[in-house]
Amino acid sequence: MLSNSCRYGIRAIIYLASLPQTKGKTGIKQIAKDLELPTPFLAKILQQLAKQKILNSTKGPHGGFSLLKDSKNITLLDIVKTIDGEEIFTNCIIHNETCSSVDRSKKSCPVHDDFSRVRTDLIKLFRNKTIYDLVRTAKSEEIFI
Amino acid sequence: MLSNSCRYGIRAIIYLASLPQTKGKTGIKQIAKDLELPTPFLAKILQQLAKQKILNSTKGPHGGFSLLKDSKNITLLDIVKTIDGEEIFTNCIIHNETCSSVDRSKKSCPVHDDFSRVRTDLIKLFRNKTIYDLVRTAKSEEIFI
DNA sequence: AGAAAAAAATATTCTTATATCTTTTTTATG
DNA sequence: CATAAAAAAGATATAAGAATATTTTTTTCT
Ligand code: FES
Ligand code: FES
Repeated sequence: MLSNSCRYGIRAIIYLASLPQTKGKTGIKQIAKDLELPTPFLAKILQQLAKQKILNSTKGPHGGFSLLKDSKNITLLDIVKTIDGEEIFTNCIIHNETCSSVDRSKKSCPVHDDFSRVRTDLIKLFRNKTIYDLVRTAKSEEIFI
Repeated sequence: MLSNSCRYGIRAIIYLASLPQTKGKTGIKQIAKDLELPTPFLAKILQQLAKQKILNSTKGPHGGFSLLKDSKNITLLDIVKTIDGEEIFTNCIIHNETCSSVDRSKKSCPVHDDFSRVRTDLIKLFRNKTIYDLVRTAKSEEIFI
């Protein structure tokens, strides 16, 4: 459903947001090690997120990554859009094209009506869920980032 | 969300089910042409479905494919399982692993509670939707297979 | 039996996602 | 200023999915 890149990015952001406020930058090696992700691959992903002004990155000694935006203002949708794009939310479930609810000039497919309902719920979830929410959840329960 | 293979398979089955009862076998070239899909690639997919006893295939002159099961007894889930497997229904949304609701020994991820609800609806849709339903929908409206 | 039609099986190519490696740029610090 | 630390950028490798091409087997029809 989501690409590896996207899932890694989401986890890295949750990880960064869950660190104590006092902590400044965190190096890519540290992040990759704690989340058990391939270091150079994760670096590429964080670079994309930095370009989108979601993360802050600084080079040089003591450099690393930190959140640029307030975790209350980062939604799952923001991250997915940055990394995978929004095709998963706009494409038809059985055709290689835009769903008729996005492009009104298109005919619907036979699964459209039922699927749109589920997809709407999915979009709501991604749009409304902030990183802040997720960190709070993770801290309140026995949760695995 | 679904692979090309899987979507092609679903469309081919809807197509076969929508043909008049009187029609016997339909050749792969005909199917691929009408659905505008790559012929040899579609052949591979239909072979898989034939192995799963969803389709019937016969070689030789006038050979081709037809439904083996009654369209009321083929669900979307049957096709997805055959072609993509059920990982999309059992994997965690942000980890490369089984979701905690499938493997109870695992900890949940922070998105789990909300995501499971949506996923449950999705599974219900795939499990309950038969090819017969889809063909009926397609015939009642201006629909694109 | 022999020829032709059609799917099955096999092998090969193409593309993209995933992952790694190397070099360059930036920056803090002695 | 020189050095080292760290990310950025670019190039390369690997694997999987997607697609095509080729050969083999099966079946029908003459
Ligand atoms: S047209 Fe197929 S899901 Fe909307
Ligand atoms: S554990 Fe992540 S979705 Fe269930």
